[in-house]
Amino acid sequence: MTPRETRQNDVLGPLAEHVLEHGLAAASLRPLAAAAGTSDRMLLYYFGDKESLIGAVLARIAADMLLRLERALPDASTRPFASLLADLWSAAASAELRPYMVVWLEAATLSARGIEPYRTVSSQIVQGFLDWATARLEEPNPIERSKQAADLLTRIDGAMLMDVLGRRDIADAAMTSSRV
Amino acid sequence: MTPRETRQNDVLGPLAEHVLEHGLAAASLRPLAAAAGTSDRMLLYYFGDKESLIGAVLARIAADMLLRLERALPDASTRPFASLLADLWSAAASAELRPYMVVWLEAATLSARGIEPYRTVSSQIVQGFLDWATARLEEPNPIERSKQAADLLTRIDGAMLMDVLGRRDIADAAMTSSRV
DNA sequence: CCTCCATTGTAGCGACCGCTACATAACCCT
DNA sequence: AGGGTTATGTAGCGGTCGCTACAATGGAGG
Repeated sequence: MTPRETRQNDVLGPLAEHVLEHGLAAASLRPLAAAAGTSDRMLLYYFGDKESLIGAVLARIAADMLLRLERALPDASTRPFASLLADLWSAAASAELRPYMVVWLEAATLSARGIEPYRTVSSQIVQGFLDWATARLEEPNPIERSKQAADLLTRIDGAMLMDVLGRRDIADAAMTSSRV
Repeated sequence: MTPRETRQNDVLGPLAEHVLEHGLAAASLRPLAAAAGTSDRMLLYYFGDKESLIGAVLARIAADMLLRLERALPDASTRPFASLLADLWSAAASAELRPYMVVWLEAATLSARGIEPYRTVSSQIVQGFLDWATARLEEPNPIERSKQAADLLTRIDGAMLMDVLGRRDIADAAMTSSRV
């Protein structure tokens, strides 16, 4: 590992923390540098430009999120849809994971306009979550299983959107609807 | 109507069009003014400050969206959950309504950080949609009906998020999952 | 006609943005 | 010890942001 890569790693933690707390819209070079105890000049020296920097921070945040998700749902065996959905939702809405979901929503809407690096990172996150969920569903039919994974991702994100709007009541109601 | 209110109305159409095309992140005064054939100076004269301007533009966009939704789903009678969900989704994902949904997602994530006027407008839009859906569901039990409306909103927004990420396949799969 | 006030144009302020030129400091290799 | 590369600080560039001071215009009312 080159020294520059070492410094990148040292600095990524505080950078991710800052983004998780203040969001991507507030992630300009000077505040980020201050949070990491360095200067904008050095951040660009380490990462080349802001696009690469944000890409690295988002990758770190995504990896952290998956790690925390594993820890929150440690059962490695496959499970029925409803059970996985319920536990996934209570994990995603927890104080620990919520900041990650908020940043995820922000990155997703930036990706919607095709802006890099959000576009690339977002599609990797989606695929990662889809694989994660597919591996945990007990449905035997693979086509139906991937449909259930898609349903899971869609409903967690929708519920999360309600939650960040201050309407967790809507998200909870949606989770307990009988869906006739 | 005072002359100033008249000018506000004249200018709101082009402003909304610009926001629908380029998003809220690109909605700074000078480009907005150019799109409306006036100057940043005059936009502030009409609306006071940028917060009020964006609030008015979002209100206009939300009203337009509801209007187009009414036109896309003209059946005024109540309907079962699954039927309303399917038609709502195909309407929301249509070329006509998609730009509105994209702006809606952007406003929602901005609202997540508590920024005005997004916070206020977003909660009005959520409530408006919730009422709209509740009035169209045939479920007799009011508690269950409001749960179904919450489910509807959650799933449409989740599916829309997948769609704007370039993964309409996920959204469509979620809509056709058997949800065991 | 002339005055007053609403409207509009011009110009620019101060702050922040990403990024860079330049000079210095620190370190490695022989 | 000295030379060359690497790392860091200082300062500032050109641009955009929301917003405003100031002056000119124009139309309505006395």
